[in-house]
Amino acid sequence: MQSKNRPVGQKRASFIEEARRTQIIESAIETFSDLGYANTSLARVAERAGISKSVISYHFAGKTELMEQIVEQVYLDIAQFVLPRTEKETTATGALRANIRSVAEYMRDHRAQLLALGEIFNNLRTPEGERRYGVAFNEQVYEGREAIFRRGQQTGEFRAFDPRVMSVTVQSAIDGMFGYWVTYPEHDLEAHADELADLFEHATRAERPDEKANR
Amino acid sequence: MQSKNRPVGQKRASFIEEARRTQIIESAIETFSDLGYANTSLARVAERAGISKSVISYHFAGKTELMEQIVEQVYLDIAQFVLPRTEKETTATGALRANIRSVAEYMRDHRAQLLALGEIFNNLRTPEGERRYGVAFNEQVYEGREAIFRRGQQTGEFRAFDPRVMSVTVQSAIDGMFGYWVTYPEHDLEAHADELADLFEHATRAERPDEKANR
Amino acid sequence: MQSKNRPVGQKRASFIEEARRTQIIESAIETFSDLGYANTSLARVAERAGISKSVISYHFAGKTELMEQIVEQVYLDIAQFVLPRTEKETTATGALRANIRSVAEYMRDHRAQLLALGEIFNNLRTPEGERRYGVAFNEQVYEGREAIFRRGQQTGEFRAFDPRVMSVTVQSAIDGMFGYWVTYPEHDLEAHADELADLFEHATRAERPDEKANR
Amino acid sequence: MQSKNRPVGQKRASFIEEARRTQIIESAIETFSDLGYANTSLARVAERAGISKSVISYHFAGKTELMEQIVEQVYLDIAQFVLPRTEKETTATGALRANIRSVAEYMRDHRAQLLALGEIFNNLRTPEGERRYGVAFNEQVYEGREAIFRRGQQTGEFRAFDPRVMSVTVQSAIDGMFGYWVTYPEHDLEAHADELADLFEHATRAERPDEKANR
DNA sequence: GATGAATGAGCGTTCATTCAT
DNA sequence: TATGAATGAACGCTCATTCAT
Repeated sequence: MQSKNRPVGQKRASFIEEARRTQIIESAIETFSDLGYANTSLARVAERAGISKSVISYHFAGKTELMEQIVEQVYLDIAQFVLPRTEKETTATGALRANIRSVAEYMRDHRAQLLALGEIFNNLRTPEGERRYGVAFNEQVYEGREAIFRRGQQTGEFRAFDPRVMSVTVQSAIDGMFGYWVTYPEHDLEAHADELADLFEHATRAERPDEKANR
Repeated sequence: MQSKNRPVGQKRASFIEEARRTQIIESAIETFSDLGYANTSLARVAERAGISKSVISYHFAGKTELMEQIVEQVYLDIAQFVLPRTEKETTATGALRANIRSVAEYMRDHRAQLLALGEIFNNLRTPEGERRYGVAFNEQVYEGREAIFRRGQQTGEFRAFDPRVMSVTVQSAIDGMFGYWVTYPEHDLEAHADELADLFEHATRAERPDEKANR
Repeated sequence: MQSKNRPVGQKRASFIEEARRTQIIESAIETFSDLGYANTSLARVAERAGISKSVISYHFAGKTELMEQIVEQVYLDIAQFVLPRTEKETTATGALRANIRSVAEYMRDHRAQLLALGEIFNNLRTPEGERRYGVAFNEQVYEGREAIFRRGQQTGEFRAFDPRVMSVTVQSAIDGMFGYWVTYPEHDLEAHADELADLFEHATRAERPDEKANR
Repeated sequence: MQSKNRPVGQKRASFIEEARRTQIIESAIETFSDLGYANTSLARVAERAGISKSVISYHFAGKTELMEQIVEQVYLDIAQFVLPRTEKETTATGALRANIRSVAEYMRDHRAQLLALGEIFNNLRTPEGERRYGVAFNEQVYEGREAIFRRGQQTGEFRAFDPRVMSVTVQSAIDGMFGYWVTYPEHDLEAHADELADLFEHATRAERPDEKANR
């Protein structure tokens, strides 16, 4: 098994090894996406990849490692897409809007990856029975978005609100947008994202003094 | 087998029959909630109920019917709790706030039920592989909430926005609140619900004329 | 699974349950005896019993429990046969001779049982890798025989020797007799047992005073 | 593959070839000794040797040949150690004592080898299901020891007894000593060997005329 | 000489379901 | 009304071996 404990100083995984792992991961993503977590077996993944199922065992320590690799890979991929687009914005409002829109843009071309991620996210558990991933795994994402909110509150761009609740809500709204689009593929993802951006712009922006006074 | 297509004229399910079904459903809810979808087998449910597992097969046509009964029952229960609290509000804003708060209140005392519902919702598939429930199953809920939004928009209470997106987002925000609270049980659910109500109040309310003009 | 955690007060295992367990154990004994430890799979045992292999899983918690049951059952059976025949002897020499001869007699009619016992004894390991049974499991047998030797030494019937070494050696000699007979089935088991009895009689009996003096 | 049927005139196995085979055999011995027959796979042996598992397949025709090589090598090693020490004795009693003691001495420094030997001895089977080694494989050892006994009986040093039974019993006693020491490593191996020598000296020596008469 | 890659066979186990009682 | 007994299918995984490089 090349995937772990590779001796120090040894050449990195061979080309063929990397290609197989990639191929298997892609087949697994499709399988999770199409059949769902409970119906995804190594046999089905192998079938889709056109290989013997023991090939999977050869390249991955087990089903768990395969799933963890999927999560890791998809997560990195999303971050690489979304972060630059978010960070180049100067205003907090702009950053939030860019964040939502770029995630939506990513979704459009990575439906299967995000579906697979969700299946694993929602279902994979440790041997002890606790969720392997879970809301807690989003902590990093929450904190990143919280930073935007705090910044906006300090600059006076945003009203007073609980940044954590807002952050959790934005994430939920994005997840909900994805789920809705998956169910209704003809749904206009871009328009939905814009609506969400408007929604959170209104939800976060500073209130006019006289408004505040009237509350 | 007795659960469906009961011949016309036959007495309704006996007391003992109903008691057994209830007991099994409750054990199943606990099991789904504790162990997750993939680790919930009829054997485990039976073990928790302290009965033989073929008793389950006797009272339910199969695992699928058991899960469908859970969904139906929990759904009804939520609706019975939430709808009256929502409908007694007169303003759209009030209705939305009451909606969010009452769901949160329900959550607090029905953690296991909602967890089990989520497990089944996210994972149960038809024999053909499509999701048995899914976003589409929420259609009723969406429409109910959309009605509130449209009313608010007609009365001028709300600004112009896409009622469907807003409805999906409210639902997502509520689901996200639940997931967050499940992960962090010490999290203040009531405060979160109030924050959400504020959030959507800001997100929906009509803009002042001069604001609109400035955009 | 009836085999464990039977609720208190519940009727003991049903007749059919006991019959199945017995049948499976017997098939397993034959399989271990014929094919050896490494070639004995639940599939092979089931095949020999003419049942589906999942029946074994139904009646036993696992392969390990099946093997432990074999050991327990065969052990009890031997003890029930040998102990009475040994204990009715009055002299230590007589007890030793009766012990050896009765074991040999038992062997003759329980070849497969003892072979299976040996396979499991020599190979079964705990999940941590240590032998499940081993020499230490013979402790009881050793102690029983040591008691005979000590008694003989106190009465002056036996010479001075290390009772533990003698006990271990008697057991080894019996095991060796069995192994030899298994390999050469025409070998005269009874004569071998008598030779062993003579051997240990000479090896244990008290030396005459002048012999001792001359050493 | 190189190990057998090397074409005539070809140089003997290269140094590196021999070194690899030796390394693999040693790792295999450790693995059999530590993990037991059933848990010893080529993968585990390779892991311990720090080599790829197909290296084993390259140097040995298969797992079976590897095991046979272990048996052959350990057997030769024991014989080289024990035989000279036994043969230099002039009396039959002395030879027996030397035999037992030298085996015990060998054990002390070759625990793993003897354990591995035992694992293979007890478990390796032909494709037809018969034991590959077994009591019959000891024939040579038995005959060697029988020669000692017959000699002693001819010189009048030993009493009348069945030399084959005595030979089998001596071997069993030695095996038993090893097994006991493996379980209780603090057990005094040398003292045990001396006790055994005494035991068999008493068991074999000629009886005094009056003793015989009294029986 | 050496090995990474692949494979089919078989393993023990869990599963939802059926059926006779 | 209840359940013990049974089962075939499928599961994730390990195995010794083969083969191209």
